[in-house]
Amino acid sequence: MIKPVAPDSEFTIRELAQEFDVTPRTLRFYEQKGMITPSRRGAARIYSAADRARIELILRGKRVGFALDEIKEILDLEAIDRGGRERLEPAIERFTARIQVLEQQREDVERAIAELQAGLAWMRERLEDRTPSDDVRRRARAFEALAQARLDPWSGAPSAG
Amino acid sequence: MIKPVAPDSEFTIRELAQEFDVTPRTLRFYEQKGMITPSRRGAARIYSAADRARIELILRGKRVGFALDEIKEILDLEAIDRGGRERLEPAIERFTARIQVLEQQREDVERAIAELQAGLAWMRERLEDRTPSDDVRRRARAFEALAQARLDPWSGAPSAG
DNA sequence: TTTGACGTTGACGTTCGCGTAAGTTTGTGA
DNA sequence: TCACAAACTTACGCGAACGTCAACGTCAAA
Repeated sequence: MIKPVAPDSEFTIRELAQEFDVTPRTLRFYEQKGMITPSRRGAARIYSAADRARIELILRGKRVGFALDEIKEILDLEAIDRGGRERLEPAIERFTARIQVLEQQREDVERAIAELQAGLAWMRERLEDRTPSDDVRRRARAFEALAQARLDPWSGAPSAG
Repeated sequence: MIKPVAPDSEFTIRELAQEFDVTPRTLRFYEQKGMITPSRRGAARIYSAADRARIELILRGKRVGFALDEIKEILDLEAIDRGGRERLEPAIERFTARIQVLEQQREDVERAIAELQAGLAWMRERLEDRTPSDDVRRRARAFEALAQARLDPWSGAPSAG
């Protein structure tokens, strides 16, 4: 799944920053946190294909809501592995827990997509200056419920009557 | 999709805080940002079923990485709607863009799940003190590549040779 | 009436993920 | 050799999303 580049490729900080749409500062920051360890040519950083793969994973992790420290833990898998069996078990538990969080999140993402699409349909119908169709209304019911939370206090429905 | 509670239900700040596993401070903060407007009994906040639904959406939005201001925009859909056609079109574009981000994210989440599961399988085999099977190795290839990024600098592979 | 749980409003503190100078060093072409 | 861009280190700053007091009000039970 990692983009195919020659395994002996080398990259400058600027190249990778541009490719992944981050600033050089960001990559130095990740290095400072111990998440990547590019080699040096003099003082200048040289990134390998493996460094590049790590950066990909870091950014992917970020997009799904992991904190950098959590991503670091994932990246340090083999460090855990080499650290003896006592560290393996708690790590396994944390990984398992994270997977559950991610599965919850997958559901959240799909709901969010559905909700935004419902809102979108609603807005598009408004744009065409017609009152929303029954079909759109049905799919946008969540939004209507939410809208009421905003409208009711002003339109006066105090004691549930 | 919103949890079924009687539409005339009322909640205290602590009830909802407990239910959603946030602190009361958090709910007051959302209110201060104009995302929820619970009514008052004296000075105390009373949350309606609709308020509760909004809180659900806020937290769901957070879990998928939306900033509070973005969530507020979603919650203010009908405000946008009532604000005239000029505000509708840019809003539609932002919504569309967000949906694309979410779809990207759905892919990221599934990759992350797969990677964590691969890592998990790897660790479990280590636990049983056998060398990972070929099958696990195949699925964990991404991890191996990442591991090399850490190991190579120490094991000495300086000029790509 | 006092206790104690629960609630309120400020206001300042904290963590995360970088941004942004400021000043220095390094490498490359004219 | 000079100039200039690009990279480097150091360090302070910032916005988001709350946490954490402090100081006070309120209401039911003892």
